[in-house]
Amino acid sequence: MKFSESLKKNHQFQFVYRNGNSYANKYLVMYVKENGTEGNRIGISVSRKVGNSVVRHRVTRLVRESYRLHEAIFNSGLDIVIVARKNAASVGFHEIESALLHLAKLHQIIKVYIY
RNA sequence: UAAGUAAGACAAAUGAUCGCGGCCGCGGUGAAGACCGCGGGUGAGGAAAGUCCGGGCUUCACAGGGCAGGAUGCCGGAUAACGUCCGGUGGAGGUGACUCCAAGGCCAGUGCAACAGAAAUAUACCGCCACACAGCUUUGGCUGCGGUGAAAAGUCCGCUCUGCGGAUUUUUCCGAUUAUCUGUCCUUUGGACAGACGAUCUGGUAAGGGUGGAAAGGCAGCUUAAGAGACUACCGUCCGUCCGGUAACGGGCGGAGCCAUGUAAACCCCAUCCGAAGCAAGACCAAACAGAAAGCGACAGGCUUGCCCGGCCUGCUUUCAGGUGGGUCGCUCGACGCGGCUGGCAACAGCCGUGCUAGAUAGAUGAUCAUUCAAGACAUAACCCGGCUUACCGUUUUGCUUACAGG
Repeated sequence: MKFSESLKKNHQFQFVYRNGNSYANKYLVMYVKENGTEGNRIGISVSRKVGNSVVRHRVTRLVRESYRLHEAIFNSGLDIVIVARKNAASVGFHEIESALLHLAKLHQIIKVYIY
């Protein structure tokens, strides 16, 4: 991804959980915290409650792909943690994509194009 | 053709666009580690799963001995090894192809066996039979039953103990049944009802008996009062011997009338095998750093496989404070895949040719669109192999079996 890295360490996740703002909908939970750098850092968390290994990998990929395709319209300088909920295991790409954009809109971190 | 059985193969496909991890090449930036761009090629499974066995590899430990502990369990072979595989033996199931088996030892010892049943490792409760006795008799014989009954007395047991409850024995009473007799009724053999009278001891037996997983080999005969391996034939069991087989075992012959249930996935006995921990193993490089206090102490402490003997080492432990948690290797060429030949019934082994087929490190395979169909199940490598077990939408190949039809 051109502008983004991923969150790797557990303490980075914990920092965002404690200090960031969160919104949730049916499929996802999103935590956002400014990190004071140029780019965004994104972390995706899928617990074992969601499903077995195959299901968790698929959900992770769907979320990452959704972010990647809309990376350009996100604001910069943010740590974003996206947690998948149990319902996310049974839906396709378009539902995940719209859920991600919905949460981003609630956080007001995407550029809204007025045309 | 249908049903079945055994052994395999595949695990949606194709195209376009966007995107990701290694690798190779070229180019650029930079002192370097590296980073960026372009191109090429490559990128999960039959179970990658469960982590249940076995091995390689690594580190630690290891003179040695003993005791524990664990695993396996018909025989032979294969293998690096196995609890796996192959071939056989025995047993069970199936018409069959074929499948299944925790398949050593209860004649070492100990334990357990609910319920049912008269009786559970040994039993006479019923039944059958005999002698005697009693009753009746047509002089042939027939019958001799036993109740969650009542009362009294005795014995034993339990409890909330000067009583209550339970079990059992004896006596008396009551009742039912049966044989005989008498009376009445019904059409007869005969039956129904009412009344009268009488009514047990001893021994033999293991053939039969609603149980049970199991009842002292099975079945038939002979014998007998009734019966019984008491005796006999066949089958089974055990012992001996001969033959075949490497062996498990099989077959023949002879002998023993057969002292005795099941359970060893109960303890246990016997035989064989087993050092521990695991790639977060471990090796190297770089960076950073700071110690302090208390306690124990050579009759101590630590390491030695779980314990002991024995052996080795000399400081050790706790608390508080602080630093690093970055990179490289291990990491994929291997008991490897494919094809052929040879040996072997086979598992497998040897030789020749050929191929290189993920290597991430928070973790890469995805998304969108279109088309097709049988409409897509289970399930994501994490050091590597050999197995086992479990999950699974389906498609398909070959051999064989049974049934039907045709030739």
